[in-house]
Amino acid sequence: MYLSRPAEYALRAMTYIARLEPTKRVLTRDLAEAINVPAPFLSKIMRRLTADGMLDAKKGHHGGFILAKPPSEVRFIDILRAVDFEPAVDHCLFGLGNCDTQNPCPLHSEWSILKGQIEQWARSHTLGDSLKGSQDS
Amino acid sequence: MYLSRPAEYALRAMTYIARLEPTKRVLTRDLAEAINVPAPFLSKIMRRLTADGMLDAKKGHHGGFILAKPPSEVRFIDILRAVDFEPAVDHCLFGLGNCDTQNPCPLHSEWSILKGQIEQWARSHTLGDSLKGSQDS
DNA sequence: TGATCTATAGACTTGACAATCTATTGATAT
DNA sequence: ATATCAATAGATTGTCAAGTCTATAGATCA
Repeated sequence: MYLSRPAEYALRAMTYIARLEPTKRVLTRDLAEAINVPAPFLSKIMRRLTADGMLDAKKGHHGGFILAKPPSEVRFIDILRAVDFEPAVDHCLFGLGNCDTQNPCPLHSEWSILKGQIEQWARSHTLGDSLKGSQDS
Repeated sequence: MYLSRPAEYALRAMTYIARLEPTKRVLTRDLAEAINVPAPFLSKIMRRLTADGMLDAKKGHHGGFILAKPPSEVRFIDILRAVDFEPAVDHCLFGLGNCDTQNPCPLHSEWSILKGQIEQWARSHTLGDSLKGSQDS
């Protein structure tokens, strides 16, 4: 049971940024070092988060990234969706294309329970929750 | 958010076997076709499930696999552990080796909540639960 | 204006995990 | 006995997500 690497890195990056002074932009290269993610790979993830409206990107001198909204308004599910959450959550364990409540696979009911809990968790937690945590980087 | 392929295939295989007549052995090759998993790969997974005591394997004529326990005694967590569940559940989102309650990463608290729910789900569901499900293969 | 800085874009490469292959072992039937 | 069947073992190969590279676009500064 995992998150994909992009998903994990996205959560790490957003959490790290949320814990900075809210007016300070961060460079991909600095962020990459801080959260221990390869810079070019992180760059791709930052683009997706920017495209989905949760980061503001600025080029050139004094450029970099900054949160586009207050931490309490950025839900984990928004971050995960910006990468690859949705397809994983729709996936049928039996690989059936038509698996749903009407036409369930043998594991549909049990798997739906867990998927629902995961989605509920991702909906109800925001970057604001992570500001309380103690240890940095 | 996903299960590894071996984990997904293991759940599929065990569920399928649990729904057969309880005295009938199944061959890897037949099972592979039924649940749509490559036979040689499935074979490796079957070995692990056998090694962990949840299947009984028999070679030769009229050989094959059969559940080693009643379905209601095979928890999902046992199946997942037989493949690769545990390391994923211990994983720190920040990649810290020493992340725990005493020394938490910024996401430790939130992530622990979800990991707890996942583990609780896997502990409290068994193959018995899947016998009620309707659609086959 | 030009020099420099940093994000963007996407083609390309790499490596880990998924999947296959080639024996071998052990059980059953005739 | 021996022929055949099916699981076991693990080395080998393939594939796709992960990670890298090269070039471009847009901002700021002097």
